Amino acid sequence: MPQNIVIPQHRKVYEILRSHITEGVFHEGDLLPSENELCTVHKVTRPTIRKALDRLVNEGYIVRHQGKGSIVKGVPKGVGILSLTGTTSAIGQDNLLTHIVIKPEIRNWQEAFTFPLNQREVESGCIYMERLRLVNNKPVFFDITMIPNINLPRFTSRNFENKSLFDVLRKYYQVEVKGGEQKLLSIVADERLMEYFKVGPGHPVLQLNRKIETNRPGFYIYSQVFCNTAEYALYGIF
Amino acid sequence: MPQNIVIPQHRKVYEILRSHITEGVFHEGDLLPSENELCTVHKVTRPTIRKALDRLVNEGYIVRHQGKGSIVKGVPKGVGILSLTGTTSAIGQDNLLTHIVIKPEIRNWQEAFTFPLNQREVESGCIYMERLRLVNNKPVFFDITMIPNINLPRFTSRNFENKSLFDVLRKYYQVEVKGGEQKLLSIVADERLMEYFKVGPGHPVLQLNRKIETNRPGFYIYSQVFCNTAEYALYGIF
DNA sequence: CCTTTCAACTTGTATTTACAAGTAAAATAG
DNA sequence: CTATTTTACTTGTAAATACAAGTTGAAAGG
Repeated sequence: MPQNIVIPQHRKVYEILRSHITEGVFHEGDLLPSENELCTVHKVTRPTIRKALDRLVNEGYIVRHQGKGSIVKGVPKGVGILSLTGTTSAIGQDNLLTHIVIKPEIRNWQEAFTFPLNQREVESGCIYMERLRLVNNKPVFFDITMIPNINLPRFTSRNFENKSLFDVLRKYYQVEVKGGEQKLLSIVADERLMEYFKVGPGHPVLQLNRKIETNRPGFYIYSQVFCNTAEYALYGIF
Repeated sequence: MPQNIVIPQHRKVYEILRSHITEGVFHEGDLLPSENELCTVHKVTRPTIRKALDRLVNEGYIVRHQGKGSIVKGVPKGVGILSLTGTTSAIGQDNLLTHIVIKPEIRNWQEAFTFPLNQREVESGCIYMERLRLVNNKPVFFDITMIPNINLPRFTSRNFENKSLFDVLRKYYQVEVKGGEQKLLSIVADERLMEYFKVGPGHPVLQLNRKIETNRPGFYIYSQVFCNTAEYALYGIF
């Protein structure tokens, strides 16, 4: 049963321009080719090009100025998914080290943090894992991830040491993050967090409960993140 | 010198539909009139209608389904600008009360929270205001807003008791929020926050520093929000 | 009565055409 | 040389048209 998916022209153009920005063909501040130039290059008409550019604007890759052109803004840092920043300067991913506390295992669940589950999710059970993230060898994040065990063959035997969880889901299971909701609160560290973060009693910790939507209808990823923001604040764009 | 601003048709349609959703003409799950119906009602063509609907989709007011129609999703809770949710159930805006601690006044500034300012911003000075937000008569938010004093006639004399700051900026000054960046951290309440939130020492508080982009190039709004998340967590979608 | 087919909707994609409005650099007038 | 105007670009808005593709309910068939 071949998928036989037809990808619209405006999406193709979007993907090409997007990859050109993320892969460094265009740099911050560069002027994109004009809309008419893009028309001739990609053999489509202006509304089609403009639809692709509209999406790039929405996602923060470019800005447009009437009379001037489309200016590359760079690769958006967050898009809702928070990344971290130091108080001094930006931190490359190189300094981020992941330690797996509990390897992915099948568990029963009744709810996912504060989010209610539907019957299908409860019956399927979940894949549970805990990770501790170190920035410059200091523990900053502790996160718990719960994924409904639905149509994810051999998931628990995969290696997550270096790969991002979302990269694995996208590459091997065609699961893509489309959006989600999150609740943020400030708490004081309990004993477990005091141990993980190596902090004393009364230390404030940021807690995130997230329900992440995917392109699979009804398939959500749940995650709970604790963050020691004493040195590194959570950073996000929107 | 009359401003003589021409508002595009697609924007007018967007504003109308948006207000109809926010003001309860359409409810969650309702089907919007079809694109062709909207064409005849607003006397424009389909591309114009579609542009308005595109924006509503992007902002999360509606979802569209090919063959079915446009379905109202409701008023987006977050869109980057976090709103709050109770631990028990959703809270209507009715229960939100705003108390103005410091009315908008002109001040000098050198930096905006952790964000650096450019020379033009420093020279212009800022409009400074402090507000305390109460949910069910309990203080939950304390926020400081700093806006560069550039081309905002009569701003300090406006009444913000009931209106949202951003509504005023959009309606009277054509300033629209386009995005921004934020830093989140968890702190313990200082004396001022202990007093405002009526909490004891060592109480954890969520702190947000935000730099908000607008459609005016180079015009940013800076805000610092403190949130007592003991009862109400910050809630956002992405 | 149930299933299949079809017709009448819906939104999605794409082209063509036209003009408005902002920008910047070249051409022109002083 | 300088200030102004013009010109040639850029993106922004809008219409008219066409067909593709998904959904739904009514009509036709068994």
